[in-house]
Amino acid sequence: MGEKITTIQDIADRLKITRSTVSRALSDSPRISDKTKKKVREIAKELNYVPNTLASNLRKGKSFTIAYVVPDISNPFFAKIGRLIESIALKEGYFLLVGSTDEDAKKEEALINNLMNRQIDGLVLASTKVNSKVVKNLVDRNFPLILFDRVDEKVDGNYVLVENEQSMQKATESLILQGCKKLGLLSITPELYPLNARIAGFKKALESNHFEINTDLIRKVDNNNIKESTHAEMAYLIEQEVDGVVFTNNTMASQAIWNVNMYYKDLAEKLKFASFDNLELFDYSLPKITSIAQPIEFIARNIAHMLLDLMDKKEMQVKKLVLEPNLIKR
Amino acid sequence: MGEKITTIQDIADRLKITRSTVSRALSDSPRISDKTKKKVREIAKELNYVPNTLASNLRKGKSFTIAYVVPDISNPFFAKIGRLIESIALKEGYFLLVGSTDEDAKKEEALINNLMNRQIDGLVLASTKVNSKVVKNLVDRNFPLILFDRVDEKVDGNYVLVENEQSMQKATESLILQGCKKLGLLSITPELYPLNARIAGFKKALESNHFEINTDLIRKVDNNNIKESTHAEMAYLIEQEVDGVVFTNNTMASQAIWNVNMYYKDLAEKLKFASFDNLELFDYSLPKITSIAQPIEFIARNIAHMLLDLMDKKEMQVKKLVLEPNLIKR
DNA sequence: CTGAAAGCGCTAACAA
DNA sequence: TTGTTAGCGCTTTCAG
Repeated sequence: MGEKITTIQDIADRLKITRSTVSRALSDSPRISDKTKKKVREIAKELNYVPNTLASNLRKGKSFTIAYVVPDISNPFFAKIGRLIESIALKEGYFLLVGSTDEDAKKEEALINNLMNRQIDGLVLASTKVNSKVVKNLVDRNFPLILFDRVDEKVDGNYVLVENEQSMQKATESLILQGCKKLGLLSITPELYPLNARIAGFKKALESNHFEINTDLIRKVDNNNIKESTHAEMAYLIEQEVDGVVFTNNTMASQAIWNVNMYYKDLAEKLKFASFDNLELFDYSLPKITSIAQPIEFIARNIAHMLLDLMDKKEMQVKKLVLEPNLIKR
Repeated sequence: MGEKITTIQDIADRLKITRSTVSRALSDSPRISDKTKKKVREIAKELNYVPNTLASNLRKGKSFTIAYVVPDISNPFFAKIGRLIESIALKEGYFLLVGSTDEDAKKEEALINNLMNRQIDGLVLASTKVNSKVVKNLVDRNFPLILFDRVDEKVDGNYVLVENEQSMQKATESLILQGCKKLGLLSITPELYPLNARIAGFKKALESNHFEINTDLIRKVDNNNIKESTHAEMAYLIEQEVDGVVFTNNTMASQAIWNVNMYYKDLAEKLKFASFDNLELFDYSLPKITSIAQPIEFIARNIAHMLLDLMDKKEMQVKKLVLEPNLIKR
């Protein structure tokens, strides 16, 4: 409670040397004698010295912090990627500050501004709003930024993403090949990239197989209430007697699997699903589900290394990485 | 690139006033005239002023940051809780710094020290090592700290946890009531709390039902390789012809479900499972699984509010909260 | 090898 | 209502 906090000055006083010497000794500068270093370390330990990184960072003009801003950090996809970035970054001395935007552009903007005030050194962002002003501004200022997941290929700036449209087209076609005659689709924020690209892929599959595109079967799920909304929309599609359903991400797909198992058990063998993103449970769950697996580790590693390079200023040239996801037919 | 960073001084110079006035104007101090505030804000915008929170925090002796240190931030349980704490904390102006320890006590210690250097204002910790020196030290110094999940009830300090032993006993007994005659158990780090308490509950259930305790059926899963290890141990238990398996957390349980569905499909209806933690998929997956659901939102809310109170010094008295989990029989 | 001095950008007592 | 002044704790040139 009433403990005095030890500073570098206290150590200096004790040894009758100056702050600068102590500072150098603690950072193991080659210009300091081993004897001094030893003494400094001893006294530091004795006084329970805790370096104040805030002060050091202010002086250095760097916070050794990177921010990870995504719609929802507890979504397995974002959680896994965050975890991997965290561990790579930590090895280089960077900590990860996380922020969830809840798919809310206003919140995202406020969050980013707040983080910039905190002098973050880099930002990894799955933006809710492609081409937002805040992001453009960062790109223009050449701020170390890696976009992912929610990016349009044409966007300025550095990004890592997976191909959306063709993959979804292939996944949908695989349902058609399995004999589906009437397909529905569920998506959150269908107007936003990359969800809209996935929907475009779905439509292309229908077109090239001469299915009629019934927009009534392309359903929007409320992202503030994914669970209930998915169930309502599934009920609707089932009423319309679809024999296959496509989902634009894993959240809705896993909800729908739950839904079918709980309320439409008899349809579990008949319905065919396809979804962007993969989950382990898709290997055995019913309805059978074809999925598009994003190479999570590869994405995370690339994001982390690209960002570290940018912060090191090793690379100032724009880097765009588009990965091919893996179609898992089931 | 070659842009000069605007400071509060630049704004002051422009308006021929002092830094302090600008500082006060920007923080909307009542002692400043509206006219001045307005002008300051205008110039701030014009010069693209970005406040430097690092400097302000240094001055205030507070970082407005709390750390969330857990074994693995991508584990759904920790991810969800982190997400909830993050949003509550943000409302009070605190950001969340995350760190995963990989169940490695050394890593955890280094991480915590590192975070303390960063002048975090509070820490939420699911420690790998109950009663470690670092944690004791924080408790002694009255540092705002909330322990959870990995805590022994007798530990000093503030914590939120769920009852482990009895819950696991009940879950195990429900398998026995369903007719299981030979039960096995899988656990990571079985020597550490709360896993050991869960195992104790398992054993008590056996004892009170006059089952013999065959320690060979209590298997350890390697936490560096949960997937492979779970599969190996499941193979062993199946070879021993168990008719029920108990898991000390959701990671192993979901792996085992996968395993049975992939390799022992014929056993899916016969085997009975029980697990600490609940997952939605348990509602419909096979083998049937009885689970112990932790009240995640309640846990998170309590952690967040307890920590905020501590940081506010509203509460300096030790708070211990033990929650009763919810047994879901299936 | 060590010291002196300046300052990172901001805030807050104390004055006026 | 505004200014003066000091300093948060640390690093780093420039001297010696």
